[in-house]
Amino acid sequence: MTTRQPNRRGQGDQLRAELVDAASGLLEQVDGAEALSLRAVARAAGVAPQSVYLHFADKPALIAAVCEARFADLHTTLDATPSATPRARLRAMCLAYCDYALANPGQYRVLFSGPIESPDRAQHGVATLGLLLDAVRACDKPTASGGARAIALWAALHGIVTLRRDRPDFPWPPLAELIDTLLPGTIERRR
Amino acid sequence: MTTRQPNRRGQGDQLRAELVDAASGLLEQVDGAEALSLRAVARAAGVAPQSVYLHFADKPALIAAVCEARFADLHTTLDATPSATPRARLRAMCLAYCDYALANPGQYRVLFSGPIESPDRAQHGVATLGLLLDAVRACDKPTASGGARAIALWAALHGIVTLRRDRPDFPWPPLAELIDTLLPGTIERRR
DNA sequence: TGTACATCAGTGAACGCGCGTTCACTGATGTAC
DNA sequence: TGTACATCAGTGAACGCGCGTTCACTGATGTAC
Repeated sequence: MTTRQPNRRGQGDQLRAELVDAASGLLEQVDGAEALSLRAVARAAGVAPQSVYLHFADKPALIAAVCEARFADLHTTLDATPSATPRARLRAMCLAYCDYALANPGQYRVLFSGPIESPDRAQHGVATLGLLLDAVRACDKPTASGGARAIALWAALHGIVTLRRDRPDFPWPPLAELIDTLLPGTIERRR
Repeated sequence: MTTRQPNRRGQGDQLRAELVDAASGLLEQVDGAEALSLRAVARAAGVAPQSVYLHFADKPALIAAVCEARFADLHTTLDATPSATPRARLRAMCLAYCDYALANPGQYRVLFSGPIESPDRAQHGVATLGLLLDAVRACDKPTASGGARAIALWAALHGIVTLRRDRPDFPWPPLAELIDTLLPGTIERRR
């Protein structure tokens, strides 16, 4: 579509990054990775469909690369959350998680809703959850393990952002109110 | 595929129900309504592709009919929840909601994850949420409104069932543990 | 300095596929007279 | 009681489309000698 000069010799890998970017962008205009076509990605990058195969074995491999890049983003964002107190950090992390997901709904979908194409991707998901788990643990007495509570929190955040994404016409209360309703159960032992 | 006799005169509507059933079944083998093909539904019903058009204007109309039927199921299931005490009823309703979603993951997806094809469908969703809202209110002091808390609960349940569906290899704690972690915040005023 | 050659980044053209949808048709069944 | 006809439930065949993927090719750029 766009006219495009071939990269200089040795700079061939640049197209790889451009394809990952193009795919990430298109994921915001389409319902899930299955609905994203490799040909559309090539068009968006200004390149012939076959050129995708210079850098990716097939369509799942391209999607996997997108996931890797986007997981890295999310991880960095969560890790950068400020930390006045453990509870403030946990709450800020929840908000950051939701903000990321709501700002990049199509990309978030491919991270946590689509089928898993590679073991790497499962790994990334677990690592991201690890950040949340540590933040929950930091609020507990040293003996508490917090595993199930962190998972419950993760699932709750996931539900909030996916429902908001998929049912935008619903009269949603403010994000912080939802989080503050659900958060307390996850940082104290249940009565 | 299946050999099939034409319905008797006057019984033409039977095919409509068979198509809705076939589509519902196929939704369990496919990733979302967009990935379900009208031709596959016709094949499963043992009928030519064009026969679908005897009962539905197009593919979205078929999906809308599936939603209507499945929303009715879910509503009935939730409404039939036993009610020893308000809190017991709320908890049982949460479990019933999750059980339904986990038993029929593909159909649940089309109710709450896909794009909305008809205003009817939004209506159904709101009605189902109404059951949950009433159950939350029944646990409160008479003055409390409970709207945002019921929505938070709904979102949390949604997150639990969709993540479990989409990441089945993750080491999930028992469903009841997740629910019991998140439920308390929704039935008491926050500290 | 000149030139033959290897390599790199990418394209032209085509493949077979399943899809949603449309048009014209069929054959059995009930109904009017 | 017989028969012409309307209606009903469905099909045969085809349309144009975008898709993932493959094969053979091109033209510019750097390198060896």
